[in-house]
Amino acid sequence: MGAPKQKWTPEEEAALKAGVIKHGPGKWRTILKDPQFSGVLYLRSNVDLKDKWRNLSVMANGWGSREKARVALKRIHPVPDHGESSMALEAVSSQSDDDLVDSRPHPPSGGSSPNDGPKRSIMRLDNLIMEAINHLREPGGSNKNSIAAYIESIAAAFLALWYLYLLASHYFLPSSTALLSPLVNNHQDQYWAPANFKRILSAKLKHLAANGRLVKIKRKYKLPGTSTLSERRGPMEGRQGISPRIDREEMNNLIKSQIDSTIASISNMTAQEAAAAAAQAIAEAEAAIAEAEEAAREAEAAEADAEAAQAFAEAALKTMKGRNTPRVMVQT
DNA sequence: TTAGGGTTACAG
DNA sequence: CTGTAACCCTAA
Repeated sequence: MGAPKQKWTPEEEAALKAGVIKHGPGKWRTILKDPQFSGVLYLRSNVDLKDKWRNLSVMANGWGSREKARVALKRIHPVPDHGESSMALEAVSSQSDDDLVDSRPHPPSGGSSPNDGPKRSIMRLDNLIMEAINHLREPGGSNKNSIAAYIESIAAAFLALWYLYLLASHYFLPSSTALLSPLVNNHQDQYWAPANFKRILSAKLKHLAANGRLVKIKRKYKLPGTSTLSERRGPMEGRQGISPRIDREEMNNLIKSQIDSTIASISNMTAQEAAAAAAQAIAEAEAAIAEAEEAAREAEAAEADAEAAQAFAEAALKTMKGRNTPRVMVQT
């Protein structure tokens, strides 16, 4: 009777990963106490979790160190390295014919994107603004705060979704989770700090009004062809119905539950399923990021970051248009 | 409690 | 025998 090594089951591993995703690496005790995971990990100690995580990380390091680091660092750090869209999922592509992969054709950064020229970047926030005004449909137009609230809601949602994408991709790169989650958080805070955003928005609105793309009446903005608007609708409709004003807290809860349920579903995916989902997610995030980077490159210093975030939101918007509800099945 | 170095069990 | 995964020890 020595000490029978107790090998980690896939379930335990999944729970650990999910726990790290939810609480962050290093919060071993917290993960262990979380009722969501305690059922699976009840016979592991916090030290066990730590060690296992270390093993996983080591494994990930040896696995695809080159493409891993790139995905992780690419954003935020506009390194003068723009490899074309080299994605890190070869290991997966062999068998990703499941229902999980959307059938939507999707040009990540391949040839079909005509690279609409510099003008493109100046359009991004504009489009969001148009979208906002159009969606709000307030008689007499919408004021800046309404527009800001709408855009911020959308942006927060998409940032969250982007985050989810990262989670999915991390599933295979545990060691980069520690690196990324703070990045994403900082990203969010930094770019979407209300003050900064309001400033940008004001400038844009002013510019649009001057251009005649918007009509300013009193303190409200409306679209020129106000009477016959096309039947466009907000992207998030049908699943939550984002109200024009949604307070921070509510939004956070929404995001949080979204994350929770997504974690739950991810936890129960098989490797192949998760891989397929991750591949898709990465491709989409890649597309969004690529656009954001392109924008950032041409934007100027002060506005660059905010512009990039705007670009991201817009790109994400576009990307997500085709896919309504993010497939998220809740289960315990 | 955690991070990190070290040790033991086990598979190939 | 060698590498890896689980487990142990200890400073902070």
